[in-house]
Amino acid sequence: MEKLIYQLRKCELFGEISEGETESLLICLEVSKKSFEKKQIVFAEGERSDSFGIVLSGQVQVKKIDFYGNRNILAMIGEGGLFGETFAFSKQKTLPFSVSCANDCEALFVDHHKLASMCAKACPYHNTLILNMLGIIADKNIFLNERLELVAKRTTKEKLLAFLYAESKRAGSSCFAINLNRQELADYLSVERSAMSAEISKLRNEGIIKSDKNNFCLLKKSEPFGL
Amino acid sequence: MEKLIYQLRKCELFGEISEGETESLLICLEVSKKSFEKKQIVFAEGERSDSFGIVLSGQVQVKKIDFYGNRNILAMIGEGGLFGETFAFSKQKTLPFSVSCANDCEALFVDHHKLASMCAKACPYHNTLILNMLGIIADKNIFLNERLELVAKRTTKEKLLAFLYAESKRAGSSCFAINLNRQELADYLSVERSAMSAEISKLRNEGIIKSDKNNFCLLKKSEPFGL
DNA sequence: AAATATCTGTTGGTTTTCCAACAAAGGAAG
DNA sequence: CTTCCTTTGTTGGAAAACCAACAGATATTT
Repeated sequence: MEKLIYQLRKCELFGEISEGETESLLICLEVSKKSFEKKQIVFAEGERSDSFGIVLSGQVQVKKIDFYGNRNILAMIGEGGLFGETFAFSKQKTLPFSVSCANDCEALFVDHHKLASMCAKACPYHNTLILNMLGIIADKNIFLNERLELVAKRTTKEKLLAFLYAESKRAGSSCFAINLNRQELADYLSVERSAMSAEISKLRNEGIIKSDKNNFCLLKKSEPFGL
Repeated sequence: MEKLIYQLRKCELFGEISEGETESLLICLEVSKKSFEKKQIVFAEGERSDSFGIVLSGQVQVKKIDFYGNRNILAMIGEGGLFGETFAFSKQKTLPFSVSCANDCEALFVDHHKLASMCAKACPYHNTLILNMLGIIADKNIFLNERLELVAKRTTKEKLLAFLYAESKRAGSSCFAINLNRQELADYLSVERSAMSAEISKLRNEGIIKSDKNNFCLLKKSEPFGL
């Protein structure tokens, strides 16, 4: 329990709630913790789930394979992140995507009926919990907007540069490592792997980036890279 | 006021709240109503807004022009729909897109501080209002996921068919009209207009669809059209 | 009604992506 | 170390998208 509370400090859902209060909330919510191995499926597409998950360790990927066989990586969720939470508060209850583990990971599952029914009780933290959830979903909304903007770009080059620029910004440095392999990156950008590899080489030859395996450096920092 | 209450019946935000209660809420929230002409800008990109909008009549479009000059239409919001609401509950406060009118329209503006600060008061409808907002944002989240899936498709044909199929489903009929002109549709699908026009002709010649101006019919209903 | 502006479909030429195949590099397992 | 498997980069041909330009249709203005 100690460890769990510690892990949850990264989770916004329990923001503004003390550790002691969090502990009693967890009991009240009857949460359950599960461990998964790399590549294991947490939620399968089309499944109906009564609970959403919180990543405690490792990283999960939200994926969808479309009719034409193209795999799309919709999001990567790291420690403290939520997945499947949208369906706790929407009418739609079947998952339109699958969630699987990028590496060995642990997740905490919360039944959303419990979370919602808490509203009826006069629980002192309930209000904070709901507002936190609102903030999380709102932020995910913004993330999806940015994601949409990225995928809407017309060429592989534009997508790559926009992605690298965003990663650089996130890392706070012009040099950074990414945690996707080439195929995953292609699926994230919705482009073809080999063409993307070729484009990376081209950008390197043109002196726009430096790259070695999963390490990238953006040169020519003055350029806005489309952002 | 009568009319306003009537118009708001389509708005989920006031779901489960009686008309009388809605009326007092509106006063409490100090909402303001504004009218706009076709093509007029409601929110400009980069703006900081303290309020979100509810479409009372007409339709607004959420757009973004990227670095390369491509216009992307992110969403169309009809009567009863909300726009800019995400920023009421997120840390990010500047709008990453602009909102403009597809035709003459009216919108109601709600200051999100007022909505949030109501939480402090013991207002009887506040809880319902917040949960409604949660549902709306969650649904928008799902919409964005679907949108992402659409834009991630690789070819103009796939995008078109997915779009038409979704519209058909929404209309509840294999024949339906769309409220976007060709350029707008292209911007919505993130493709090039002329290529898209050509693709529409091709689909028509192949007997997959029937189309005349903004009216479309999906033939060959047995095909899943990638969905 | 005439003139003007906007929207739509069509068509070449160019660029880019997609696809399939393969070879080199790296890791994991025996 | 060797073998097997996965990942990555490269390349050439096919397909598709992009772009610009234009003409016919439709809408709007004068």
